[in-house]
Amino acid sequence: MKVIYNDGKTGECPKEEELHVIRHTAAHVLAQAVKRLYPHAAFGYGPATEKGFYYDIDLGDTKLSDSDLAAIEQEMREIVKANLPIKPFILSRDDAVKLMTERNEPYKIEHIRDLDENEPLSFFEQGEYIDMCTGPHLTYTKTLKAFKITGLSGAYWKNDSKNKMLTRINGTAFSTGKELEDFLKLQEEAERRDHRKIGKEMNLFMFSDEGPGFPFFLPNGMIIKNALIDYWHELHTRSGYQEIATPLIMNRRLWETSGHWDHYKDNMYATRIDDEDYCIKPMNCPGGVMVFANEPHSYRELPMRLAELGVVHRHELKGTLHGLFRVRCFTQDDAHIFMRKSQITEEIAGVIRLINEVYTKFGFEYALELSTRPENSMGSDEDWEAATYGLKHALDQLNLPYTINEGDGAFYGPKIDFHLKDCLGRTWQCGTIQLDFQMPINFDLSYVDENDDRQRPIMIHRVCFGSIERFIGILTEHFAGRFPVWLAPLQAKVLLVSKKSENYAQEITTMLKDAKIRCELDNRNEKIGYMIRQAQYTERVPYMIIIGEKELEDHTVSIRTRDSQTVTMTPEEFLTKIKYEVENRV
RNA sequence: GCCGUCGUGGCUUAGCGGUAUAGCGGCUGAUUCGUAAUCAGCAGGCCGAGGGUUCAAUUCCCUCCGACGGCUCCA
Repeated sequence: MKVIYNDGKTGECPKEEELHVIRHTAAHVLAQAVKRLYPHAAFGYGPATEKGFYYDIDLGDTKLSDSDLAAIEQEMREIVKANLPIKPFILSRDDAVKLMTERNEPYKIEHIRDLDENEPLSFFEQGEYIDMCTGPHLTYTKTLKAFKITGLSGAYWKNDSKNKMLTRINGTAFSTGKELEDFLKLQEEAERRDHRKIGKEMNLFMFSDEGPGFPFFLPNGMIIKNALIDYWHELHTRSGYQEIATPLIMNRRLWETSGHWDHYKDNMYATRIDDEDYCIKPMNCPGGVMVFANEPHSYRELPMRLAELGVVHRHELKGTLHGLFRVRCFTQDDAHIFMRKSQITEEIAGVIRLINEVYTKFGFEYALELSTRPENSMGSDEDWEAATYGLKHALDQLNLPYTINEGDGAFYGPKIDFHLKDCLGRTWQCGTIQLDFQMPINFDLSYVDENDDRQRPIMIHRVCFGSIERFIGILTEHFAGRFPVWLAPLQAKVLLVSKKSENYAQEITTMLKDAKIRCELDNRNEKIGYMIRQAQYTERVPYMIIIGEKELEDHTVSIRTRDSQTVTMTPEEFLTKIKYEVENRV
């Protein structure tokens, strides 16, 4: 693909950069179209992104709505059709400011002032439109073949909520129409898998206006949640964790000691009891710390791994709530590990292995991210350095690749985040491991070492699922509601062809129920196709057991799976198969 | 919290200044019918809440609540 660079030279663009160039050019064409339709528009940033491109625009008092987008897209097509050449030029800083002043582009001027004095200021023009940009770009507008405006939203100038909100127009672009279509199909597939929709269809959970962001688990959802928790208990017992439960509400004093009152107050719910301030816990760590501090400890007890399925409440901004993905109340599969300095690497490695095992179970791939000290944090530089080194060292020892996210750690320590990837290639932050030197200091924790000296333990905070609610949301979308047998709310459904074989169907149902298989009998006077429709596509039952006269005669069962395959076997064979799958969580 | 859109029976939805459609689901009856919808009947809605304009508001205006798409933030 031929592109033009800001020095005026044209050349072949590396394959992996093509999409970026196309989308960047699309952003310019979008801006040009907007400027034609709204001459008073002033432009902020208009970059290419992972999914497409956008342009942030100040439209003054003009309010755009979705219905305006068609006209903008149409104008973009005109610009493409006109096949304008795209030409770069370079200006000195002063001339650049002058040009942008003439063209009423205050945001561009601010942008210029943000740039390094020595940075060359390049511009690209196509027809009457000029934009400051490093390029490269397509050579002619006609080479922009496949694009689409996808939406409209507000966005803060420079992504800072203190700044003015601009209008963001989103779009996407590809090198071919086929790729654009595939992308849109994938979007549709994501919509079909939306856990809010599937959750409603399968009766997994609900929300009420009386508690926005506070999920209700329905009986079916509770089965999934409990199945996950059973699995979690097994893993943690095996891995040397002890389980605790700590109070949901504790005195404000505790939160002042932990640092939450100073660093996390805005997200905390508070209440008054007997004329004193209490807080509803947004995190479980202070509870875990108090359990540790309950009695003196010897170095022989370390590492001490205290696990807690803790229900936390956080006052998230209402605009951020999103199904089970972003709620105000959730269950963390938390654990706090108290240990000696020398145990850091091994403990972190152990946690990583555990989390890896969980994600592998569900077929998720994941990426690791190391987040360092944020601005609003507590503790000494030395401790932060030591903690950050501890995490890095563990990752390096295990030879795991990771990226660094500067300044994104928790207020008490740096963290390793697990970003898992679902079957549609989307990533979700779930597991996290945080190394904390602060909390033990704040609560003056200690243990006695082999020389009878008091030593300060170090803490790990960690979760595997992250939030069980969010994890269930992710599983729902990943499996499109077709949960593996061990998680499925209903594991088998007996579908009766006609009343003639009802006794046999009842017999099969009872056999499965006695074996603790979640099973129901559908003996309604309906056609078999009708019952399959509901069982397979709404309830998403892993196994439909069709019982008619044929099965009664042969003493068999016809097993239909969710991919519409049917096999016949004896009831005993089926029981063995399904029991194996449930017990081994396949 | 901010920008935009939206809010009609369990779900999906039609409609519009004169108190409201239809399908699915539910119930009842008939049908006993082998792998994605058998037929008929019935029930079910203070059209998100409050206020305003009007002879009259589900429909127009305002406020609030909630949802959705983004932004900021995050498990």
